[in-house]
Amino acid sequence: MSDSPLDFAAFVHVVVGDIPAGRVMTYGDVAAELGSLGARAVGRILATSDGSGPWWRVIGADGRPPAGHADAALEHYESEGTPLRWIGRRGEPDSYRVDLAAARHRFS
DNA sequence: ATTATGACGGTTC
DNA sequence: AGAACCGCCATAA
Repeated sequence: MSDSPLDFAAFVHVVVGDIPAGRVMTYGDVAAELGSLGARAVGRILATSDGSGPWWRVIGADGRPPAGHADAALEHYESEGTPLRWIGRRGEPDSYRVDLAAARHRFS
């Protein structure tokens, strides 16, 4: 299952699982934690993942939820009280964004 | 080894 | 503001 020191996929899941409820991180941020710039790679891993982890806490750098999953993600955000910023009517596609300025999580 | 792909990111037009 | 373009990186074929 692995031939690297630390599986990229496994590492991604670890970092994602480390994000507190009500907070989020961008794909780029997660990649940065892995010491890489492969934001796309991170997204790819989550996409192929079984969806068991808190995938909704990883969003785009512009505050958009995972492509094609805005609906499912929204339920989690409201459940966790994640700061949202509405840009349109509720129920419409791409009607909200996560308030990155307030919800972005950072490790130290 | 080479090519294509994707829950991305940033710049440029 | 929206669309196009290029760069980055880990997989899959």
